[in-house]
Amino acid sequence: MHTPVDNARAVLLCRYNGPMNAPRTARERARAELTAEILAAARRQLAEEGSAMLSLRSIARELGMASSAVYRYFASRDELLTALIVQSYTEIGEAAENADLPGAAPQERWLAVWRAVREWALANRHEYALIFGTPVPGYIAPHITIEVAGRMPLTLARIVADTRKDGNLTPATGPVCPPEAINPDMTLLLEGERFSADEVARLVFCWNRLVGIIGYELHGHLANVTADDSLFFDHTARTEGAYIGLPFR
Amino acid sequence: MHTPVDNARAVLLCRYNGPMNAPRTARERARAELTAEILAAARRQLAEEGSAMLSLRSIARELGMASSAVYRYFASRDELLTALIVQSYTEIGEAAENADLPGAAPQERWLAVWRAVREWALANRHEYALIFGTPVPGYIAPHITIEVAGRMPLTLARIVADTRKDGNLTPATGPVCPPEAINPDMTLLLEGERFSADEVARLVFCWNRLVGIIGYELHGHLANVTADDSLFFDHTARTEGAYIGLPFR
DNA sequence: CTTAACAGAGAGCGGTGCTCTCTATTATGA
DNA sequence: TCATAATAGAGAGCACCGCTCTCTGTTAAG
Repeated sequence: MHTPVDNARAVLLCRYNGPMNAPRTARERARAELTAEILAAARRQLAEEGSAMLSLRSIARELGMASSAVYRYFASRDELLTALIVQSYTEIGEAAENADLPGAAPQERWLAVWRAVREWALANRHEYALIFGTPVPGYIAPHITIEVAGRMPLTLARIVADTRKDGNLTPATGPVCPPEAINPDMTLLLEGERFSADEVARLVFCWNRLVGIIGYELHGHLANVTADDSLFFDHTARTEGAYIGLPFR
Repeated sequence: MHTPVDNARAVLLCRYNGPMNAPRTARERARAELTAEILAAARRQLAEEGSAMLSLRSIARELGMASSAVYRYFASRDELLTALIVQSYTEIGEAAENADLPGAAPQERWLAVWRAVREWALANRHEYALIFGTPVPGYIAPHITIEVAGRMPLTLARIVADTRKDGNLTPATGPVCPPEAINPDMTLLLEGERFSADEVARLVFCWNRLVGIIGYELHGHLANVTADDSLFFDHTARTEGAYIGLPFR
């Protein structure tokens, strides 16, 4: 028996983790298609109007079906939002991963990933707000979102790990994070790569800066401060790269 | 003739900029009181349930009046939110200013202000989300919000300016911001104090970090990373303080 | 071929922001 | 003092929203 939850999950996994066992009956095929159509309409509404303006009823109208019928596919608005969140996390993660060129110099890799994330954010500002904005009160992020949320941060961590492996990581400057502040489990972010508490803290700062400075730009907090947002963003990337020990400058 | 806008503004100014010309007629007094009561009820609902759950109708119910009557005082839900935004910006600005002790050592001042902002945020998380979270699509921040939004950032800038005036500012390390990236108007943040483009950029980074790292903590992004949030926050404050040139360590 | 699962439609519930009209009250100026 | 104008509140109503329930027709499975 299919529940809406299962189906949404199936569509997502199918779209992002390769095809599952293909639907065999006509009904299953129609179900998968309609689920995808609903998700596509939702994504369009999200992109154009933002998550606050996204309603199941207008999606139903757009697809020419009764609003109650949509609930056969997504059990609630929250579940539809979850699907969009997973989709967005996956896309931004892929953007980061695809921008990374493991053979290149660490500075180039770092800058390329930062720029790719910003590009995605500028092209998908409502999606960006959905995943990095204020969480809706009462909304609990399902486990599946936590899994996909890590791809972008881990791409940055990988660059640092590779640089250190090549012996090109500059010794840390500035205050060192007290080890008690960091959860020891976090020192194993990547397989076979151990990070010190201070390195974890520095990585957190980098993620925080990347997310935060893009948020500042998107929300207009930089409007009267910067004269050239791209230039300022590159400077931000370089600053954080230097901070974590990449051979910038 | 009073419009709801004028009255909301009057209440705000009265509450935060000292009493205006006192209401003279009984009607004017009743109006000012009811406006304040509505605002108080709204603040309570905001604090308890978050901005998404705030509705004019439930406020009207709570105060025992018809929902349409509330519109005599606030022309729309957005306007009520604006009043709450102004209130929150003012409170966080006052928290920052009151924590600052202009006579003390710059490191102590810096840390005290950072901690005060965090304390306010932890005690008023929905208010914090309202002013630093994702802006509502379509919502245009009125000019009055922009005025009060600057108090907290300027408190930090003042510490830096004072430190430099005393000759205790450490020379900058790390990449220098290209001047073309920064709006020249921003080099005059405080009266009589000029900042270089690089200093403005560093200040922006500090504001961005303060807002961002508290957001990370409030939204649970640090949950599995940090073991001691207060300790980690202090480390954050010190790191940014050292970055901008305060004599930390 | 029977039976169970499923998909869709439609009505309905309680909620929202907001508008409009109507009435009662208050303030003001001749 | 009194007519007039401004104001406050109530209530009905509009168009939405998320979500549930029931009913009907269709598809798949045993």
